[in-house]
Amino acid sequence: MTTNNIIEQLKQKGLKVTPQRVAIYEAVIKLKKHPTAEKVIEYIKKNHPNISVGTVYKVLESLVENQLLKKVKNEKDVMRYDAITQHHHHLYCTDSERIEDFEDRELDRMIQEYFSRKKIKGFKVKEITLQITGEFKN
Amino acid sequence: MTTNNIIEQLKQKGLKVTPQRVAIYEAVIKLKKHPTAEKVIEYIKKNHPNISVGTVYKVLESLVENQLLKKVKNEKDVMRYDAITQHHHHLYCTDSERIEDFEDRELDRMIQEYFSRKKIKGFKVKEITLQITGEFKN
DNA sequence: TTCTAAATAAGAATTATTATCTTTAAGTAA
DNA sequence: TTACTTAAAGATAATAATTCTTATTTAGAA
Repeated sequence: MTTNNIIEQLKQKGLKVTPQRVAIYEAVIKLKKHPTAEKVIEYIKKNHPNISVGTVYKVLESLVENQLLKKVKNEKDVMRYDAITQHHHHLYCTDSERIEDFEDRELDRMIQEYFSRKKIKGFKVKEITLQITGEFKN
Repeated sequence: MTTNNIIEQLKQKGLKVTPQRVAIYEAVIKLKKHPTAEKVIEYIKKNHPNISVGTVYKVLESLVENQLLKKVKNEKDVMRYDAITQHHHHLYCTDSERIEDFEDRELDRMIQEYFSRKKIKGFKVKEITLQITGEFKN
């Protein structure tokens, strides 16, 4: 995603385009691997040495609210952020903090088909994400 | 689950049977709805007014290590705990902090079958849990 | 160019959780 | 039953992540 693209997206959401917002959004996209707020701060400080920690948290939060980012979390660590692209699942490593994306349209179709056939009583499903835990082989 | 049952389980895991451990384990089971450490403390204080916060955290942690409890977390709140029964998924409410269990053996079988057929490259799957987000219809 | 609301910076405050250190008590064996 | 050993509990300090507050700055509209 280009910087112009990022600016365009912020505008579309009615967010003021500030250098901080652009940098933070760009950082999450560039860093991939679901960075924590801390990783984002570390990365951004290179070009924006004076950026405030609170700003990073606030901007991340507002990008999530505006559906430009998503939060990801497993049971053992702090909040992480993920750029919204296509719907995907997450592979969590049992032995480390590693998290990877996993996309599988066929799987999605199968699950979607399953739940359109078999409703959950008293619950309206909006989204299903698989938390796949296991081990990365080397 | 009876108190004797709880005591038996602690013994089986080689954990000393203390009133605090029994109370904490019992609380998570009784409270259902995936209580936070705070909820557990609140509940336990009724019968154990002098229990220490650190103890609750420590005991919860050791019950998780000994696979008597599981941690559950979604993207918007603090750690929650869940008694281990059968394998199950979670229904997360988009509008509140509510989390419910969801069991479906047929679904599990279907997913298991899918992944035994279609491997994930470089990853050995151990467990798959669905994070189903949506709305509870009162 | 000026104006105004919204955003940022700085740092204090809060919250959840963990660590430390002393005291207590569970389980074992005499 | 009693005494012993060691793990567990209690109290509280420390830490880490995140949120809040207030003054200052700036993006975008007029």
